[in-house]
Amino acid sequence: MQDRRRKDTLFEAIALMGKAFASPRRLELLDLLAQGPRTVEELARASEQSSANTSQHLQALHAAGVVTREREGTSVRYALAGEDVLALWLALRGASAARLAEVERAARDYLGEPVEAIGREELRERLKRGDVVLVDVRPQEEFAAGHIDGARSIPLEELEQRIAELPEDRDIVAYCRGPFCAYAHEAVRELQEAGRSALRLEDGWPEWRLADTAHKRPRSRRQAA
Amino acid sequence: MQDRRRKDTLFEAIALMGKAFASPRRLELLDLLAQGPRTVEELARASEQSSANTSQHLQALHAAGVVTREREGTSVRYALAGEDVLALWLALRGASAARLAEVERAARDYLGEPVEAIGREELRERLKRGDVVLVDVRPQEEFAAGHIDGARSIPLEELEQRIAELPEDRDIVAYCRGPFCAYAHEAVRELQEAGRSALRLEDGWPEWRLADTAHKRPRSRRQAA
DNA sequence: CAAGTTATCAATTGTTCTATTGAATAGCAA
DNA sequence: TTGCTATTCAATAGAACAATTGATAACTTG
Repeated sequence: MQDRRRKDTLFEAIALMGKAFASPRRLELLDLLAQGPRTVEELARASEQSSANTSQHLQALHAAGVVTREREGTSVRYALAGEDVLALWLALRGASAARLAEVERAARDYLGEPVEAIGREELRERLKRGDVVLVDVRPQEEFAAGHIDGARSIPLEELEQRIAELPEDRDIVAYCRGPFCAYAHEAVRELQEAGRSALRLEDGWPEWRLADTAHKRPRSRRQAA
Repeated sequence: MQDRRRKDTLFEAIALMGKAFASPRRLELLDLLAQGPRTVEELARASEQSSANTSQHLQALHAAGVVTREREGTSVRYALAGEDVLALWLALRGASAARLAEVERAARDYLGEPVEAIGREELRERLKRGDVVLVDVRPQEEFAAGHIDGARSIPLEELEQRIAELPEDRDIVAYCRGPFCAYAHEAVRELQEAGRSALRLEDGWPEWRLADTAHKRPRSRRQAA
């Protein structure tokens, strides 16, 4: 049957992209790229693997169409290929967290005791009411590259010394790179230890940005072609 | 470093689900399940592979948390585990179609010459105006299991004989299982050959249903936990 | 031009995944 | 019980993949 072979080819082609999401190392690279463009070396350092290895995985991701690359002087800067890819990665991460006990266990193991969290919508409302102070606890460069409107930057490392900068009469909401990033968890614990009322944003900066742009042009649902 | 090992475990856990999407056969099964629950045998027949093979892939999908199974008399009925999984599959399919030339080529090869299509929103408006007649060209059972409000069922096989049932003064929109399903394409060609003004819905039933339920409760974006 | 980065290539080894086959199990019907 | 059917298990061989290492290419800077 001719049709069968053609259908097979079609699914094989889709699986090319699926395979990109089948390796833990590549997922970690994607997660890093969800924060913004990065060079090979930055990615290698952040994921604690050889740059040869990093480069190979990045090439696999490139072949699968999920990242773009761009020469920049002596280095090469990789980035997610588009918002649809970001949405895809977030959907995978979300579904796996919702359906796989392994993910929940591993997340708890890595992040420690769960801390209280609030969702995007609730934060948006409370920000409008001026009800909370929002703190971005990522490294400064990442804040500079983009952050939630109305947030102030206090990198986790400096939090202990700068805790006095924060008002005592309002709830403090900390956020970082995403639900599986340890910074906000750590920040909330530190703040609570210092007697402040603190909680973390459920998501991080990439999720916020995606929801924001999706909100601004609700026409284009990010689905099938 | 302790943290490194924990982070690795976390990404390994997420990759468990990623691997589910790395095999063409499994993707085909997912695509079939996107239409609705099916038994092993039905799936084996539809995907033209041995039921032993089908069963093994289904078990892999089950282990990855993307499908549920349920004993039903002498057979076992599998289904997608939830709307988030459906959304994930559609996102992958969409992104791969948008970014991989291979997919586009394979799709064109399988579906033949592209036929004119309209999007969900436009169809919704034209349906409201009573401007078009909407035809579901899937097999009758699938129509019975669920269809777009206002559609009439004319399985592709019967279309040629029943073409007179369709009004001549309005555009005819055909839809089927999705953008990569050949039925609607074929139907439009047949209708045009008969002198009618016909086009196809860009997506199919699963996409419509998902958009519908997402529309009804826009609060719950289907993302990360 | 020479030295020093940064990224990629190539070859290797060990592991994991896939499809196939034939046998085994579980439920149903006579 | 004895078939009968639908599904799953188990074992295999072959293919694809991952991490490692050392070498290479491209580009920058002195």
